[in-house]
This record gives sequence, structure tokens and C-alpha cells, in this order.
Amino acid sequence: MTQVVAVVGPTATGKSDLAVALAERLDGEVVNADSMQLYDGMDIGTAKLPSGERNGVPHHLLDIWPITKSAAVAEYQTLARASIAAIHSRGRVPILVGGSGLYLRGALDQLDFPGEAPEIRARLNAELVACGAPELHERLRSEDPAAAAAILPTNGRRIVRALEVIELTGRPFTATMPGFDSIYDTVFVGLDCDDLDDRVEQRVHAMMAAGFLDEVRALLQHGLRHSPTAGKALGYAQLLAVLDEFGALIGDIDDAVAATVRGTARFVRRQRSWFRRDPRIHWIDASAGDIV
RNA sequence: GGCCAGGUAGCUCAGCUGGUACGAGCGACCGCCUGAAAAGCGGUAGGUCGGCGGUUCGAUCCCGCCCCUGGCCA
Repeated sequence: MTQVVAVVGPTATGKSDLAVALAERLDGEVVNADSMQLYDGMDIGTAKLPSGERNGVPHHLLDIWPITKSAAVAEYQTLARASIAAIHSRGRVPILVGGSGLYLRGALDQLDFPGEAPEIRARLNAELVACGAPELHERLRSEDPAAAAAILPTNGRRIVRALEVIELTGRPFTATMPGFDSIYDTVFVGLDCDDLDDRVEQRVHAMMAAGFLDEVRALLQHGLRHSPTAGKALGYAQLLAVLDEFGALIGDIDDAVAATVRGTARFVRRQRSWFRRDPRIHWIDASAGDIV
């Protein structure tokens, strides 16, 4: 059975560095499991490890999507599994790194995602706007009571997704996550630490000093503002809000930075509540001395 | 010094000519999560309604004095 190492946990804990260190010791290669680092050109704001700091360790699934593309977990699942298989066939150890919980589970666990139907989703989204989430939830209840019970009537986005899948596959929508069964022999390493909020604040300021705003300006010219996924990324969305169509500053940059810090801190909480439930993870204090 | 506006939840503000604050957004805390997941969604906790007196059966909302903030005039 293919052996895999997964480095997981909330953002800004040093996962990328740990992954490189582990790859050097285990003769491994790194596979990205961060939904935003998949995008080409999003470097500073996603804290993508610069190639100079990868120490020659091959990294896979970085910069594979244009920012205009809508993210797709199923596609990522296919790519990640292919990447893991290729690394294994080379006799090396795949090291999956990232903080995107669903992406990690998609790559490693027994999850089957039903098909994708952009046109159906577009129509349902239009109905959502026209009728409201509760009405669509009623329809979901009649078509798939189990899914309706698991999805709140106020969560329009998930209701749309459920109806989309039902219409596409003709089968009920599985609205609950399965158990924690990896399809690989996986070791889960979780990184976390107490002073994460401080680290986050420092990191956001460091990103600004490194030219985050200019990165956003450059991506603005490539359609970041209208991209369904990339434009919603932490930091990018907040900075877009203070820039006009030509990249001129029209808002308070300090407010945008503060909003990014707050948003990231909230994101850390969501990541923790996601990973906390996974009993397979061996947690390590990221602020400890020699974590390798 | 005078005039005006205002002092209500951590922050920004709502609040029917006086009858137990219906508060809202954001924040905080807790949680959910199957093809947009750095997204989306839910729950909970916070208020001596600036202070002191007065009128009233009863005052956040009326009266007086005081304190604080902003603006205008001197």
C-alpha cells in the first residue's frame, strides 16, 4: 500500500517548511493541498514557498490553474492521486501539504464526488436569487429528505449544490461526510501553536512589505475581480475592495490589511474546527524547537 | 464664554409625542461542512440606554444641573 505523509493544520504554522524538511529526510516529493496555491500568479498572498526555498525538492500541483478558473475539488482529487501514484512509482515518498481540509480529504480519503454541471448550477443560482433559499430548500426536501435535513434552509449555496447533483445524477445527494478512511497508508502530521493570531498578523504585514498589493494589481489585469474562486481568497478580496479597475487606490489600505488579519484569524478557527475532528492527526507544537 | 448636534451591546448606529431594549451590522466565543471550501452557513454571550436629582403609578425617551465628544459663533 502506498505510503503517504500528510502535513496539515491551520495557516501560518510552517507546514511548507516542514514538508521540505521531511522530503529531504524521507526522499520525498511535495504535493500541494492548498486550494489557493493551485492558482498561477497567486504567490505572496498565498504564502507559496519560493522555489529558492524548496531546496531542490520537487513540488507538484502549484500554479496549475489560471485565476479565472473556478476551483474544483474533484479535478484536484484526480490530479493529486495521479501525482501521488507517480511519486510512488519513482520509489519516493509523496508528502501532501496544505490547509484545505476538503481538498486533503478528497485526495486521501474514500470520497466520491458526483459530476459537475455548470449550466445546471447557473440556472439554480438564478432561481436562488429569484426565489430565495427557503423555497429551494422546500424543493430539496421533496426530492431528497435526507439531504434537506442535513442542510440548513438558509445555506443557499449548499442547497444549490445538492439540487445540482440530484438533477445531474438522478440519485440522492450525500450531504454527510463519511468516516476517516484513507485509501493510502497515511501518516497525518498536524501543526498548530498558541500564538497563531500574532503570527498571522505578522505574516500579513510581511506580505504587504513583500509587494502583495502589486501582485493583486497585476492579477487585476487578468480578471481577478471577476474570478469565482481566486477573487474571494483572503487578502486578495480585501485588497481588491480598495482598488479601482485600473489598480488605483480608492480606499483605506490599513482597513484592508486589518480586515485581512481578522479574516485570516477567523479562517484559522474554521480550519481548527475542521481538523479537530480527524482522529488520525498527530499534533505537533509548531513553536517547539526541533519539530522535524 | 455662547449656540447647535450627540452621548444606547466591544465598535458603528436604530429605537413608534413615557409603559418591561424587538434592536441591526460588524467584532467575540462555539459549531457545521461531499465537485466555489482562504468559500458558504448556524448558534451563543454582551446594554446601570453618560452621571445625579426632579416630574410621573411608571422614564432611554419630559424637566434641571453636571460630565464628555463633535461642529458653529465669539
